[in-house]
Parts: sequence; C-alpha cells; structure tokens
Amino acid sequence: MRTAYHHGNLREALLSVAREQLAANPGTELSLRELARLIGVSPHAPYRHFPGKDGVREALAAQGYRELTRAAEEAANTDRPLHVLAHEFARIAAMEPGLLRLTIEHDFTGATADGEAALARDEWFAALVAVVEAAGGKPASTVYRKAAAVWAVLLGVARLRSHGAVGLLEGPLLPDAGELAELVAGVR
Amino acid sequence: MRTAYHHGNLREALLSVAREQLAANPGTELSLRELARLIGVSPHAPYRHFPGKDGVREALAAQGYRELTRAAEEAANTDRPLHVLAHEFARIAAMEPGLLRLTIEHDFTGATADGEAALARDEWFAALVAVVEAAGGKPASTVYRKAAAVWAVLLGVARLRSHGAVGLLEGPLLPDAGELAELVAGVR
DNA sequence: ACATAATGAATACAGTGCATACATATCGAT
DNA sequence: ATCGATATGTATGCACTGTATTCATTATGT
Repeated sequence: MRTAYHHGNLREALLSVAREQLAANPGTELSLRELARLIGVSPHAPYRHFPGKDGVREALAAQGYRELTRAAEEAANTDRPLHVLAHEFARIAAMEPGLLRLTIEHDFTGATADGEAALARDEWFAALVAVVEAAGGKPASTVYRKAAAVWAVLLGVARLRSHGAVGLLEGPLLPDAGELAELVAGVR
Repeated sequence: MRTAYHHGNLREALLSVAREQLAANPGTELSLRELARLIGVSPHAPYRHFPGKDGVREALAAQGYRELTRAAEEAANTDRPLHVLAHEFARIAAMEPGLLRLTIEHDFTGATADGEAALARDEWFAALVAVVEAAGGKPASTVYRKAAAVWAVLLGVARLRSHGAVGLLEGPLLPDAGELAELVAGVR
C-alpha cells in the first residue's frame, strides 16, 4: 500500500496517541511534534485539527472529565455511591495518572469558561451531585455544598497518593477517600 | 559603575525573580533564559548554581513547603489550630498561586526522595501533625492518619478554589477548608 | 604574589510551537 | 462524470527554549 496522503482520522489518532504518551510517561509534557512523528505525519498537520497545543490539552481534559462522569453515573446506582465513586476515582488515577493530572490542571492553566473542557467539567459536577443525592445523609447543608466538599476530598486524596509514591505516606497512613467522602457529605 | 563581571548573589536572585515570575503569571512555565535575561546575566549562568531547570524547581518547591511549615507553626499556638492553618493555607494560595502549584506538583514530576524539596515536605508534614495534635479531638484514629486527611482536604479545597475562578463553584458553594479539616480530624 | 577555584560569557546544537506558502485528496453541484 | 471549492496534509522557516562545551574574568587561600 502506498502511503495515503490523507490520514483519514488524524484528529482521533492524535488524541489516542496523546493518551498513550500520557500513560507511558505521566508527568511529562506532551509534544505535538512527537505525536505527529509517532503517527507518521508532518509536524504541522495537527494544526488542521486543533488550534494549537492548548487545543489538544483542552480536548484531553474534556475526555478526562467524561471518564469521571461515567464513573459517577455508575456509582450512583449502587448501595454505597460515595464509596464506589471514590474507588472508581482512585482506579482512574492509578490507570491514567497523566490524563487525570492534565484534567485537574487544565482550569488552572488554559481557562476558557465555555470551552469543551469546561462543559465536560460541569457535566461531571452534575453527575457528582447526583451521587451525593443518591448517598442520602443528613440534610445539614445543600447537596451542592456537599458535592463540592466531596470533590475536594477526591482531589486531595488523589494528589496525596501521588505524593505517597515517593515515600512519605505509606498505605495504612493514607486516608480512605470513600470514608472521608461519606464523612464530609454527612453520610453515616 | 562598570558592570561587575560577577553578580555576587546570583543563586538567590534567580530564586527571587523566579518567584516574581510565578506571582506575575501563575500557570505559566518558568524560563531559565528569561530569568537570566531579567537579571542581566548570560543564558548559561544559572547552570553554575543549579543542575538545570528541575533544580530551580526543586529549590522553589522547598521554599513553598517552608512557607506552609511556617504557617503551620504559627497555627499550632492558637486556640483553633486547624481553622487558622486552613486560613493561612488559603492566604498563601491566593498570594502565590504559582508557587503553591509548583510545590504541589513537584513530587508528581521530578521526584527524588531525598532532595531538598522532599525534606522540606517532611518537615511540613511534621508541623501539620503538631497542628492536629494541638487541635485535639477524639482519638478515633492515629494523629498521622488525621493529619493526612487534613492535608488532603487542604489540597482539595485549594485546587477547587482555583477551579472556581473560572466560574462553576461560586463563593457560598465552596466548602470551608477549616470546617472540613476539623470534621475529618474528629474535632468538634 | 600567585596558583587555583568559583563564577560568568560566548558559541553551538537539538528540540519545540507555530506561521506562511504550497500540494493533494475529497466532495458537492451541475 | 466533471470540475471547482474545500479539507487536509507537506515543505520550509523563524523564534524560542534547555543544555553542553569552551573560554574569560574574578575571588580566594596559602
């Protein structure tokens, strides 16, 4: 087969390879040129599908939030929603730490309030609210406040677990995200 | 005055200007060359004082942890240690968001278990443990577990507040780090 | 005073994000 | 089916970055 001039699905190929790169070495910056190289396309080709590097990150952050949303939707139908959500969150953090980091960091760096990532984030928060509602608990506060507190706990524990990888906090010392989430949500 | 060939205090000047840069535009990567340019020294001069860019980040992360340690030591002598600590943490996050971000991210990216930053981080955790002890509370768990939970809450709320800057969670919805900290520590 | 170490400059190279200009494939109206 | 418009990829180039090598200047200890 003589190489096709057009890739055919470059946009998704870029995102796919980008996620592989994030998985292979989390904590490293993506390189657009390297993505193009791996796919076998010219250095400038990605710019036909994204406005630039930040555009790729935006799309990836949206994917990250969608994974979180899916986890929340699954958790909402179980008998201990917050526990299950925390477990799923931890699983994602372990399987795709690079993607989760990029997702979490995204708002801090390239923040546009109406971008794809921001929309995906809002959907994730809505799903999180549903989880908190499903979990029940004392109505000491609004469900939104509870959801925000749960979100904070999930973020904090995830970050702490990546800290722990270099030594300080070993397993038994680490807080259990599920228990903490139930605690701050007023459940149990 | 004819310009001195040797700067005299380049190492500290680099760190100082780096913090200014982080404060001026948080969320942007540092540039060694720009630091050198701002100070008025050759592009390679910083390499006499740091092994490379990661070395500068390491030193900055250590400074960040030391600021947190100082905040914890102040808080330990008050009548509501966790509340005061949370307030100080939030103040640092507001005043120097770039430095705090770099500090928090450091372990994730350039992790050496015995570097300057790792030592500073351990000291911060020790100070945090002291705060939790000062706060008292039910001894349902070890003070280390409580401290880790408090740390997670501080990290999570700080991250959430930087999210909030782009819209989703407005003030009244955001969890109060102090109350959450006391909750997960079993105080009150 | 003078050898030596510490600190800075000059130059160079590979890698990156991105812009402009050009080439080829795809697709819709006729 | 043809043919022009559009989408998608290539070629080339620029400014910037981190870092290595080599050389110049200053500080320092005996």
